[in-house]
Amino acid sequence: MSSKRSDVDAYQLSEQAGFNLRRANQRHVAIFSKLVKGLTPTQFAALARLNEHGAISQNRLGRLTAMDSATIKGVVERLKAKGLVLSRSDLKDRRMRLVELSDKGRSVFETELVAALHARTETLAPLTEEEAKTFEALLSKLV
Amino acid sequence: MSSKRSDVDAYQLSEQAGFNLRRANQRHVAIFSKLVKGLTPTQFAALARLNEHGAISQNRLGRLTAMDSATIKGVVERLKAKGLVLSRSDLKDRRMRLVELSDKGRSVFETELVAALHARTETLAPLTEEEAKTFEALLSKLV
DNA sequence: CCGAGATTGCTCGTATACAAACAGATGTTG
DNA sequence: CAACATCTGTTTGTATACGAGCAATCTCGG
Repeated sequence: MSSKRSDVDAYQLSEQAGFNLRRANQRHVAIFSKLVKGLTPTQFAALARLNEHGAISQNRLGRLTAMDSATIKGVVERLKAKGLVLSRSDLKDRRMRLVELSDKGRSVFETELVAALHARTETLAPLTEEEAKTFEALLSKLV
Repeated sequence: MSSKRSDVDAYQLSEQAGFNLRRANQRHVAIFSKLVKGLTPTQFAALARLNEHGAISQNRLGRLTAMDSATIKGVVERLKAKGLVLSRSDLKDRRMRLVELSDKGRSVFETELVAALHARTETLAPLTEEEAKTFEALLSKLV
């Protein structure tokens, strides 16, 4: 199933939604890293979910933050190393590893929240208020 | 610089543009991987740029595909291993490593182009034609 | 109660992604 | 032309991201 010459020549990577999705994400990560010191976007996402849900299993935290079990394991490991989360095994279900915010983790989350919101603002800065609203609405349909 | 309690409680990760940008990108990568066999989105992007530009230096290819020199090195390495690109050193500038499509690389690119376009379509499928146009236009301002 | 199936978390392997430090080649400029 | 800056590609280390395969545990139907 090959393509016509004209298709091949007309294909412009820069116009591809997938490529631009990747670049927009790269840009957001860069902005976030600049504004939020000491936490990656994924680590911050994990703290946010723990703040929302309290003590939950590691895999559930992974699902809530869109990370598979292998990825969330590493994230939790690094958050534990920073003293931002605690984990303990569940007495009812001995498979489970309950994860929750430490006092320090809660404090760091609350402190960095402002910077995280600034990161969102700066990421969307090339758009007008109206456009940003539209963009976020459409984006939420693509997740 | 901490946050008010109300801010902390009101923060909803799922509504954050950055988080959704990451998830939308994950979804696109998954769709692309399902439809385009044997090539990652980044590998395909590199082939597309080489198809557009002919023989170019490895770092320049990296800039055209939004990868730093460490990342593009690995991508080119794997494309070489698959026999899709060739690389040789430039005689004029002995620092440079010129990279170009092999015949097989060009053929694979042309073959997979259709699937890549389908991936874009499926990624944007939750949107109407009109919304997709709007989304792509706004997205292109955020790269 | 028992065995099939599901779930939890782990490990390994591969592929981006990027910061930082490096050596070698090229360029620029006083 | 020599000093310096810049650019090339490489390497190392860290952090997602995910497929695949694994053992331990739980659930549920019979």
